[in-house]
Amino acid sequence: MPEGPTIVILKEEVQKFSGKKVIAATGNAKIDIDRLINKKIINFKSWGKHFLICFDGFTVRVHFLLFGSYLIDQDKTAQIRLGFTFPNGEFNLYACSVSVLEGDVNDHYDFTSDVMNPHWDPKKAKAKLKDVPTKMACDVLLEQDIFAGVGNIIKNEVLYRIRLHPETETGKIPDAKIREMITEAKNYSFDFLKWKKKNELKKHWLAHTKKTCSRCDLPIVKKYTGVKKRRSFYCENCQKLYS
DNA sequence: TATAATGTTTGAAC
DNA sequence: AGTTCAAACATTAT
Repeated sequence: MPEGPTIVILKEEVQKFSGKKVIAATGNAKIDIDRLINKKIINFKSWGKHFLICFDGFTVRVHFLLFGSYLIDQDKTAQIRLGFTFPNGEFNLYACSVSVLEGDVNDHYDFTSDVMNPHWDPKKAKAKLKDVPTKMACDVLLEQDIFAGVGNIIKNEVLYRIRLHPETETGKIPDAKIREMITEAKNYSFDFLKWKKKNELKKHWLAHTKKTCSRCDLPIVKKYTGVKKRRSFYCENCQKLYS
């Protein structure tokens, strides 16, 4: 379900509930659901893969993990984790992680580390990468403190685009290539957003789940790499391992 | 049908 | 004390 761009799409889809009062709220989320009733939603925000439902004085944080889903003006035969009824429709969340953040949401997040956010700051990302020279490229791209919103698909596509081997240690990567990594983390995320909206995300994958390299026609390697052990798809011929 | 997958947190074990 | 690891959560396409 997730990766940052998908949460941005969700945020757009629920805009009609922004400013609306919660008439009823249900679900099996382990939060005080009753406190949401009769309260107005100030707005919806996102930080990386976190979906944020902002009320006056607190925020409901939703994380979809791997299998979470949502429906607008529909329900399905699954337990509702958190469901809202508004004067103009309903919004149901399933199989997600739900928690409450007290106070101002801006005190909980640094929006400059979210690749999808207008305040995204590539310079900060560069500084953070300097601090983790022994971590592999495949791991640092998934670090939400550095690249909030980047998931495994984006990771694989970014590394393929910039021709960088997933197992390269960050400290060994030339400066220009580091800059490319940071630039493409954002660029591909916005391509992801554009293609996902058109329902043609998979069509554009060049590495993720692919069998052969579109550049050299040699096999794409599938390997669980790094400390995080997420699957990487890469071309050993085209993606350079700096050492 | 069994498996693996766009993810993260927690707590035990080393 | 730091790291490593499995477990837990729960859905769906292949």
